[in-house]
Formats: sequence, structure tokens, C-alpha cells
Amino acid sequence: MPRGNPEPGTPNRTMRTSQFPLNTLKETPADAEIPSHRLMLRAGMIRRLASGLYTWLPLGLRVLRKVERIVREEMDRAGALELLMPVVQPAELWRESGRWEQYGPELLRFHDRHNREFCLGPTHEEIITDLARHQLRSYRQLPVNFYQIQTKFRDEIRPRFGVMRAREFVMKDAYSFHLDQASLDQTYQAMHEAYCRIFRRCGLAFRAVAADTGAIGGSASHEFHVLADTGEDAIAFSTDSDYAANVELAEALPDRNERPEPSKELELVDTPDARTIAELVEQFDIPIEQTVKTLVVEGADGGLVALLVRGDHELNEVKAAKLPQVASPLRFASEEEIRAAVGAGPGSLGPVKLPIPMIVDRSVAVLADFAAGANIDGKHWFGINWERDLALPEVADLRNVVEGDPSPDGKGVLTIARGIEVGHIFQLGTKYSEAMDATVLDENGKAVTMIMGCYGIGVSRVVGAAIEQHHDDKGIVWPAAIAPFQVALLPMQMKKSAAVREAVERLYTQMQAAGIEVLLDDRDLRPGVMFADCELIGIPWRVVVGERGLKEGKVEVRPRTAGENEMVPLDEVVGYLTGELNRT
RNA sequence: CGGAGUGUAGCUCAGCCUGGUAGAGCACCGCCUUCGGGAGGCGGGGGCCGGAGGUUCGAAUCCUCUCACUCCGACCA
Repeated sequence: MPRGNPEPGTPNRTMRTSQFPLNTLKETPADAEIPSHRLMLRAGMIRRLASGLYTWLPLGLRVLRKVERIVREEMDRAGALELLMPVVQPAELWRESGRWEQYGPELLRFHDRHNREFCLGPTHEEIITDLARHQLRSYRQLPVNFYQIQTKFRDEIRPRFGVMRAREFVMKDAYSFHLDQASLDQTYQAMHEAYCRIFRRCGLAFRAVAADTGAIGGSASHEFHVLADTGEDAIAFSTDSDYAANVELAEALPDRNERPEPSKELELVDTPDARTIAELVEQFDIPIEQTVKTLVVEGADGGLVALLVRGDHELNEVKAAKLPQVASPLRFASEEEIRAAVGAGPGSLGPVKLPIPMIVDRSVAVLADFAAGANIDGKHWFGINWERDLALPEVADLRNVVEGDPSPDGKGVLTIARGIEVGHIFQLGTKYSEAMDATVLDENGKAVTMIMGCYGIGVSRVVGAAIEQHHDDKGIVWPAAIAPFQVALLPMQMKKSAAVREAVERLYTQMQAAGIEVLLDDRDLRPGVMFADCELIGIPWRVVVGERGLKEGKVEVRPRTAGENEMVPLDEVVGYLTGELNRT
């Protein structure tokens, strides 16, 4: 068994710092932006090799392996079967699914010595579907759920935040095969539950949210987000129900049902210095909620389409691109195109006499007496009212939800939080099985295309997300289940004191025997250095052995989360710790 | 790929403007001293100053090109 093997239950669960170098850094590496990246570098968990490529050092690997272990246990418990597929994948399978052409430069492609085309796997739908069509012949073999924990490569445009958005990363991906939708629903639900168990066991505060199905395609989809301020995604929650959705998807309702009656006259105003909503609001003292901005995008027919949202709202590009009138992917019109079609620049657009088709957001449809551009440079209309001044065009949900919006399920209002996406489950349907002709024979001997689900967890990202959520000014505060060690054993002046030496060695042996993962700091350094390192790397429990306490037959025990020591008699330490560790 | 910026010791950075042959702190090695919150002293190892070309008697420093990396935008576990 190699030294440093991090799998609990093996003989090498313990370690001495003299044999387990802690490459801690006092100073913060200049280019690390977020706490997890900084702390992983400072704690000596990872080292960057090139952009988006990291070596996991022994300390970091112990954490990664613990997360993997939890994932594996819960996948197994949920009835999934582990396998392992190659990282290198032949182009022909990707051509069969159509993704060789669809997938952008994120797919790293290359040739082998025979000039055959390959790619590094960013995901494994093609490979698993190919496997399934060869291995699965009968409906009797269904349903089945295969998973692997393996390295993925995605040639990200901009890798950042350390392991949170690396190009090479560890992912758990699972793929299930079914005869019918009911069976898929069942496995999907089982995976949903398994994911909740996994993230709960990892000690993370998380939420499962309804999500967009994105490029992978399919019907139902949920994302699992670890809640943290540095998260890249925005998630909307209801205050009064369990509604939760990615802001990309969350339905935006108007904040009232009725449009008020007009109370102002329509008025053409000179606004030479107002090219943006902010300037208009500032210069004319209009509430921003009473303004409308007009965004022009490419239409599905190649013409232009205007999308109108309230001045204080943001266009949701995912929603916009899904409209039948709008080209997908979404493309904003250039200033030249707008001038050619409207005769005014982008700062002076509005619904009145707009010569191109328009779609208005629900919140715009219930406005009265609002202000918008006049489609003449330097002029705005104030006091615009639908139906009185112009007909109400088509209404759609076009915007991002904001804090305080009514919840789409009618219960409560929305709050917005930041999240880190650590898991994503999809119902794929027959997208891949149909393209690649993956069928089984049903009970009538007829070939039926299998229905698929897929389920991913960013295992290496979970490590980063855990730190984002659990750190303080001294360093990492690991949730017990994924800490690299459970206990740090720190002798004070070990060289000088035979009593300390003796006591610490005895404790070390006892802890090993009790199955506690302990790191003995036998470097004979000054106490401050040991304390600082121990806090930086975030070990949940610290046991300090010094002359001071030994005089009374006691040692100091302190959890990483507390500032106070507990004095525990020498012969009770192991029992005390075992009790505490079993509680979590 | 567009925009901004940075490349000097393992890490954090100074030196560059105004060319004269390489520095500090931390880390590392040795000795001494110290020892309950990242001590102090003395000594030491470590850098083709990202690379190539040019200007010059002389280039980390000035010029050109190149490469790498970081940050800001669209993707995703």
C-alpha cells in the first residue's frame, strides 16, 4: 500500500508531518481570485501546471478521494453500476450523434499516428450509447444505470478559479437506459435523492433547482447548487414554498395584473443628452420602473425583432432565444442595422411607430404613462399608454426575475442567491439512442429505442465549493466527512520534553488503533507555526500536548470551529474524539 | 476570439522611466539562540531577468517580433 493512501479503512490512514510535507504558503498567490483557489494553493492541496490543469498534491488528493468515496457509495446504494470508459474517444461516434460538428472548440480534437481523428472526452453520451447498443439486447436487461468517476477534458475558453473551472477535471457521470418514460422517471427520482444524500454527507448547504436543459437536450432537468456568494449562477427561491429555479429559467410574472388607466398626455420631449435609461432617469426625474428599453435582435426570418423590457429589468437571453420569432442563438443587431431599419440609433428606440415587429415583456404590458425612445435621435415620448396611443403587441416572458418578484407558483415572492453548480441531472429521452440506433427487443420481439437519462457531478468542483462555503480568515474549515485528516496531534516542545514525547506517541498509537485519521506534527517547530498550518489546512479537531496540561494529566482538545480549548484527561482523549467523530 | 494587463529565485515583489553585468521579504540548507499563535542572529544554496532578433562599447532596462499567464465578455460539472 503506497504511503499516503487516503482511503479510510486501509493501514495508512495516519501520517506524520515529517513524512507528509505540508507545502503551506504564508503569502497568497497573486492570481487567485476566490477563497477556495487561494486556500487550496496556500494549503498545498494543488499546484497549477498550465492554464486549467492542476496537480493534486497528497493533501488535496485525500479530500478528492473522500468525495469520490461518498459519491461511489451513494451511487452504488442507488443501484448504479460502476464502469470506466476511455478518455480518448473516436470521432466516428461523435459524427454519428451529430456532435462532431455541433460541439465547438471546447472539444479538443487530434489525430493518431494513422491520421485517424479522436477527441478528449468532455462527456460520454456517445461512448455509453455505443456500449449500450452492443451490450443491451433485451428489455429484460432494463432499466440499467451505468456510472464512472473519471477525468474529463473541456478546452474552456477561460479557465479560472482553480479547480472550480479547470479544463481537466474529475467528474462522476452516470447514464441510465429505459424501456419507457415511467421507468426513466423512477431512476431520475432515485438519482435526485442520491444527489441530495451525497451533498448532505459532504456537509454542504445546497439546493436542487429546476434548470434549463441547455445544449445536451432533453426534457426534465435539475441542477444542484452549493450556496456561496462567489457562485457563478443566480438562483431564484420562493420565500413561502420550495420553488427554486435557475434565473435563466425562472418564470417572470408581472408585479400586477391590471394596467392602470392613463393619467398623462402623450408628449414628445427633446432628450439630446439621454442615450441610456440611466441618463434619462437622471435628467428627467422619471422613476426607472416607468421607462421601457428596446433591444433589437435578429429575427428567425433574418429580419429584425424588437424586444421591450422595463428600464430596470434585464433581458433573459435564454428565454428570448426560445421565441419562435427570434433567431437562435440570440444575436443583437448592430447599430448600422438598427439605423437602416428604424432611422434612429439604439439610444432613442421605443414602441411608438416602430417599423419592425416587437414583443413586449409582461411587465411592460401592464405599464401606463411610461417613457421610451421616439425612434428619432434625441427625442423620447413621455406618457405613453397602450391601446390609447398604440396597440399592445405580442406579450411574452422576456426578462430575468429580480428579487421581490412574485413566485411563479403563486406562493410568496422570490429571493435571489448565488450558487455553484456541482451537479446536474437530465432526462435525455431518445436524443442519442435514436441518432445511434440503440434499441432493445421488447416483449413482443419488436425493436424499441431506449430512453436515456444522464446524471453528472463535478467531483473536483465539489472540493472547491466546500471551501467556498466553509472557510474563515485563518483558512479552510472542512466538513468532517471530507477533511483530509480528522485530528491534528500537536506536541509542544517535543524535543525538550520526554513527557510530551511519550504522551504524544502513546496517543498517536491509540488513535491509530481506534481508527482515527490523525496527522501528527512531529516537525518540532514553534507552536505558532503548527497552529497556523493546522488551521490553514482545516483539520476539524486539534489535540495539543504540552508540559502545561500534562502536569494535570490532561491535553487540550479543540474543534476547528471553536476558539476554546477543552481540557481532557489523557486516557479519555481517544474515547472523547471517537464520540465526537461519530456524531457527525 | 475580442478588450486590458503582467512576465525578474519555489512564493510575494523591487530594480526598468534616466542602459554599466542581479536585489529584498518569505520558503529552503547549516550553526547558534529562542520556544503556547507564522521569533532572532550569523553563514549558505538557488535566477541564460519568458523566448528570439535588433540598437549599443555594454541591455533585466530601449525597439521589433513571438510565447506564456492573469483579468473583463459568450460556455459548463
